[in-house]
Amino acid sequence: MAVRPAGIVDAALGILDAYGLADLSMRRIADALGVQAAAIYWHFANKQTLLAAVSDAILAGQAGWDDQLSLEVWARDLRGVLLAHRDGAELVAASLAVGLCERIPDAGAVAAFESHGWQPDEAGRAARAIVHFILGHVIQEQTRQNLLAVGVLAPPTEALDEEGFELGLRMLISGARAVAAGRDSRVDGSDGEPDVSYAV
Amino acid sequence: MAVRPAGIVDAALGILDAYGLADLSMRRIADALGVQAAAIYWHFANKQTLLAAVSDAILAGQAGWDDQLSLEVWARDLRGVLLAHRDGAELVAASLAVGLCERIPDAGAVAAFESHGWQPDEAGRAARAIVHFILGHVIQEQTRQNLLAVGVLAPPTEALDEEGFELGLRMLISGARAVAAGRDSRVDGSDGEPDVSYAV
DNA sequence: ACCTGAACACCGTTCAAGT
DNA sequence: ACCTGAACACCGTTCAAGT
Repeated sequence: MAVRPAGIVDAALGILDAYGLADLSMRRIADALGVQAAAIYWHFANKQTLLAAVSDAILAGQAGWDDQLSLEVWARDLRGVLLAHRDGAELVAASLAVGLCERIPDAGAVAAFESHGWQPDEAGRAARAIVHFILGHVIQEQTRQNLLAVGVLAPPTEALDEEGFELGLRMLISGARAVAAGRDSRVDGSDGEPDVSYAV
Repeated sequence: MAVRPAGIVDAALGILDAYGLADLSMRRIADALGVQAAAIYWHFANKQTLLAAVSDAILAGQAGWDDQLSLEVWARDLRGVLLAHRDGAELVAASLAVGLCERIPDAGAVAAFESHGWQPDEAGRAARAIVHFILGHVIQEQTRQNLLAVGVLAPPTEALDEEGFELGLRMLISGARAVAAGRDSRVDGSDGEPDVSYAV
């Protein structure tokens, strides 16, 4: 009968989808399992650690990295994975910030940049920039979904914003190409003038 | 003697800077004012509304938009304003998400894009992409600052990440130029092939 | 090993009643 | 008009004690 960590994570995911992050309390999770809240502390050190495990479960839906994949497909997949669970982006962002996640969503983007010749440091920074955008954008979308569900925001306002996502993505990715091109032209020993001006 | 809304916001900012967002409770704010927690509800409908007012106070430090300003200067100013108060980015992000802020930090960037000929819709989307990146990046920096202060993260890890910020900013801004260039070349009636490929 | 019962120190919010 | 006192319905977490 023993409650297992995986079962606790599943119960938490169920409550998340049904009631949202604000109602995801230790007592509610325990109730869903037919157990006392204190029992969860035998399996998880604290709520943050449990939430990190839930984040990992959400990110487990991410497609594995593949050299064939484009950065855009990878980014759209991450957005989809976050959208698949209510408040998914906010939960993952919080867990990521405190650094308790095992799965790092950046990994695929880092590999993509490195496979195009970026140094590890810069690849990490570029990947994180994209992840920040995706998390922020999806948090906005899911907040709107919640407000629509409660009725404080009324149609025809749409929660999802595909165009906004695609534009931000295009900016980041073609911007990355410009940055790389500027760096290469300098390394190649051209005129020394960067061929990319950063003023908009 | 009456406690005034501005005084409540000031007290909240003081507690935010001294103890962080997690300790910013209605009871603590009331204590700092020598008043009961319930008294605050005469001046603010609820905690969210008060936090939105605090966010507005933080964003009041933003430099006004000026045609002379570059997008980069504007973005660095926003980062500075958020960094000026403990957990400033997280607080502003939360208030912005629920849509209770009076001040919208995007405004300057929207004006910048529009002054370069962008349509209002696209200018808004591009500006929001940049704001999402800035908020996400600064939240990460301030989370690190908190972890360093508590000692769970140890030096030589640095909380601030200027390089990461500058790279992300460069990607977004030169990416915006590329997007605009691609759109113009299409409008101009060139070969119809976009001159910007989106694969990295 | 795994869970309960009960407590501790908090929360946001409401509302009658005071001044 | 503005605030208090007291309550309501919650939190996360700890820990002795049970099985």
